[in-house]
Amino acid sequence: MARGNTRQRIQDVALDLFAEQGYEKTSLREIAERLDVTKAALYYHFKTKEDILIGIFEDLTRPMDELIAWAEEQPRTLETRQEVLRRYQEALRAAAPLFRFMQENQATVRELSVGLTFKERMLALTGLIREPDFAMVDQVRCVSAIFTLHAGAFFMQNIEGDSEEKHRATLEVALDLLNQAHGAA
Amino acid sequence: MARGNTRQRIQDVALDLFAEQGYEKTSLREIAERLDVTKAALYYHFKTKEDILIGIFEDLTRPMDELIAWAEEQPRTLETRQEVLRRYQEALRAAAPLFRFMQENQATVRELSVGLTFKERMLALTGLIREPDFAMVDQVRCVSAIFTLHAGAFFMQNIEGDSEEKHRATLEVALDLLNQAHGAA
Amino acid sequence: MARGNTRQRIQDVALDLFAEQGYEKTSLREIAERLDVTKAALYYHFKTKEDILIGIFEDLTRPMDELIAWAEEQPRTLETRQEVLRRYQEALRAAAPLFRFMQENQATVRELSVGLTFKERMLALTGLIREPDFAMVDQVRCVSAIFTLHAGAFFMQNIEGDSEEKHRATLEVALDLLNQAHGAA
Amino acid sequence: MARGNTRQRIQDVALDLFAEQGYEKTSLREIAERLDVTKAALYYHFKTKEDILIGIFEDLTRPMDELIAWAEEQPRTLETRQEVLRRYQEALRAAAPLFRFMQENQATVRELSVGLTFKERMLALTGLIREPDFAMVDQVRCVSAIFTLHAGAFFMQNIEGDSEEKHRATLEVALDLLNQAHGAA
DNA sequence: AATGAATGAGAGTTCATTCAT
DNA sequence: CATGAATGAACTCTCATTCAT
Repeated sequence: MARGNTRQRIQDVALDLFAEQGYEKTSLREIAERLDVTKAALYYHFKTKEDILIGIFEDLTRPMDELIAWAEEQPRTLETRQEVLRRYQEALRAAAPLFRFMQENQATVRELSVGLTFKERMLALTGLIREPDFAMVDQVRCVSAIFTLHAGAFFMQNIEGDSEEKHRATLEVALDLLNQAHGAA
Repeated sequence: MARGNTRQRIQDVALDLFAEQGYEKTSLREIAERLDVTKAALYYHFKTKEDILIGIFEDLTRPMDELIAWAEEQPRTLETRQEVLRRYQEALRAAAPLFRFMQENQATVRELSVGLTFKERMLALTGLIREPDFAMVDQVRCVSAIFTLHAGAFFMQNIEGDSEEKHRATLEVALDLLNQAHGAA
Repeated sequence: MARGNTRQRIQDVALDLFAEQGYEKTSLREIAERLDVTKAALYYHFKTKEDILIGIFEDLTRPMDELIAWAEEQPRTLETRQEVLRRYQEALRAAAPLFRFMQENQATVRELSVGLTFKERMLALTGLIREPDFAMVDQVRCVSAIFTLHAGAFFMQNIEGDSEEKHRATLEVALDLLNQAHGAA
Repeated sequence: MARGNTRQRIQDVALDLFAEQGYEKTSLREIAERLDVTKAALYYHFKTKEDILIGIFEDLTRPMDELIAWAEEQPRTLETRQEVLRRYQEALRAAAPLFRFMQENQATVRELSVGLTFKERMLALTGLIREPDFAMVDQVRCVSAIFTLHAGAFFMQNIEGDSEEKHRATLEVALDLLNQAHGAA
């Protein structure tokens, strides 16, 4: 019966359901039922269904936006880029459900007025990592480094092995790709 | 007024719209209007909305399933795996809209009785590529090789450069990852 | 593959389904599927769905209508009435599925342009059996005699016992009621 | 604009229409229009169309179920049975529209998950009235007693005469049949 | 801070029916 | 004698949203 945190609880439950079933397939009725309130109560806290999602995004994409903003102010060196990968992996880890949701519901999220889309953020990120005058093969390596982190965050769950070990191995491969790209230059 | 090909036309239009807007957000009314037939006509050709999607899947995932089936009968050698990567890249290219749809609508597709899901196919594929007793870092490399092909197929479109060149570079990086994984053993 | 009897086969299958599920809940698709023809084929033989039902009725209610017509020309004696009960029981037996259908779908049949309704025929029949200047109690007995035959035809199936024996007992009770009504006068 | 009784008003209007036109032929649009609300309003009060019917049944078949329950605890004597007939006639009278609906829509009701069906209740009732080791002719008399009450309730309306008088006469004939069945033993 | 009652729009689906072939 | 393809109207049902209380 904690009070005053209903807004937060709505977002938590909503993200769970959105991630599990998708945004469109999740109805406000469902969210309300899980919270044991009425649908109308949701409208006290959020103006629309989309607003619930926007609220979630704002809380959870901030780390990623901050990372992009930070990187944009750093020198475009290998060291910076290594640090970007490290920080990005942490961001993925911290907001795993949201990232999973964003990846699995791109088609939906694309239409929403939710600021930058997943793809746009990804473009910004890869733009920071890769160097336009690298050979194409090395640009691919840079992009691949990012996707490797994603694979590590979302797909590697399905593969047996210690979670921490997979985490470290993933980062190692990503850094390796980055280093190869830079080494070739 | 071409006749006899309505079924195919429905699938084509549907895939376009599904890919563009997502499965749930695309209504049968929309599909019907674009084809200039009534909703009921769709039901002459498909039993349900889901059936339309299933029809599309059956046509387009066959290459991927055949690839998996083929690979399962080959010796688990580096050469086989290289060939898997090559063929997979071709499959991705041939059924690009569907793969894009699958990736961007995983949340939706997951609930559909559409045979193997995207994830299951991916698991099968990575299962063929990686060797369970490799070091974790090399297993990640194998998985990453597959994801690199995906990145090449879907994400690299957003990066300037000649299409064929990107295609070759993508394959090169993927093969490279595979070779590194095997070289380490 | 008998030919030329398709019309009859449609009626047979339709009556089966109508009796089992009701008229409204039985679709032409269902009828067609059971016959392994297309819906359109039904329209070669019958102008509308209602026409199928009308066709069935015409074939099967004729005995009942003939019985009423016959009785109307007979003297209004006890003997005539006994004979009416006997013949009615035979009619019920001969067209059991139709009568069952009529009883269980009165609400539907009532709206159809199917000549006299079940209720109207029943009224005609009881009008022949009862004498308006009998005491009310004896009029009830006459009506009850008819309903007893119905009970025998439709409800007594659910009670264990030899079918022929139930048949005879039913008639006996009905005749008994009739006799009591007349005896009291 | 009376409020708070919408649920009840829906059931009332629905039963009227169901009885008049049958369950299937009555659309929610019709019910809603007659109440001057939208279709969606019906769904605020009932989960499905069937639920409306179930609600009606629960309210109105309770007397019949209570009667059966009561009778099952009484000694299986003639007196009990006489009382069953008396009470059943009252139950029929109290829930006349529902009983009429049940009789005229058996085909529909049979498929609904509406607890015991009409037929099952009838079987329970006749099971209480008749004695399995009676002669068949006397078992028929017992069943006929029940059907006589039905005839009295639904069919006798069509016959001229004072309503109360018909009511009494109907009960008398039913009791008579019961007594004859027991007297013969 | 939240509810009860309702709405308007639209969804997917089914049906009887038509007609050129 | 029958089919393949299609339609128009209706259906049940769900959803996001509103608002007086």
